[in-house]
Amino acid sequence: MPEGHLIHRYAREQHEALAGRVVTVTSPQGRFDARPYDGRVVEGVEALGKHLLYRLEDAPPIHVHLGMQGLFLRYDDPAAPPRKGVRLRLATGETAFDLIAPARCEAMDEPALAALRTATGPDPLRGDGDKGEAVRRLLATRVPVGAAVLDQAVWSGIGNAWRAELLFLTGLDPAARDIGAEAAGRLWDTAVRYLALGRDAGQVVSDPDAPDERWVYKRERCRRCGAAVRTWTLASRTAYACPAEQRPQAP
DNA sequence: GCAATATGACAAT
DNA sequence: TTGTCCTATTGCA
Repeated sequence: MPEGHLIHRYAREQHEALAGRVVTVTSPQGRFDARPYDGRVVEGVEALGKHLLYRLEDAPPIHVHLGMQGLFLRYDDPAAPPRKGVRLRLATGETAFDLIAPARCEAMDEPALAALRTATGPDPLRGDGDKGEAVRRLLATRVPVGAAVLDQAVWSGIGNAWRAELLFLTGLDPAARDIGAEAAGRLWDTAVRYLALGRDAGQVVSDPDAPDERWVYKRERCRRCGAAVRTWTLASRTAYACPAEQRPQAP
């Protein structure tokens, strides 16, 4: 379920295991040219929204996007044979990370990387994610808030599950427009807090007392009040909302 | 065993 | 708005 919290979790885990080390880089599947990277030192692994960026010494950055189905497997025995379809393996003497089914795995030059950073909105899980800028960008859109938060140029890292749960937690209807700076700020603060919980837990957490439960996402009834959850398509994804507790904000 | 489904983002129409 | 990509997982027969 690769939304931003898992991307950051992967980045943290892989940075700890790989940074400063020489890595063996291969593409068992053969669809990535690993030669420029094999045997080099990893300088760092970074998350930017739903993107992962790998910096290796004297080589262009590697850009990975997991898309809908991508995932990593970790082996504590780097001699473990990769399963079929592994696009990229990064291995030290102690650990191997296998990338499976990514939407993107490619070398990226600096201009493209700069363009990616420009096109990516504030990330609630990055220290450089600025609240004022986040509020400004959200208010600058004229689309419903449930569409704005999925737009990675507005805020980055939010996916469909987080959209449903964060808007519930903030009491905002996904269809609401012009929610105002106060509500936008509360939504950002909620994202910062809960995505960090999700990153540390490895899953979407919208109730710290019940980390496996959701309030409205993929539920028939609101977990708080029991009302039938309303579903419709918003920004090409299924939106979920409690009709009793999430209302358009008063002007 | 097989079909349906998925937390995403594109390009093409 | 629809189609395409990528693969694992889930649920049903």
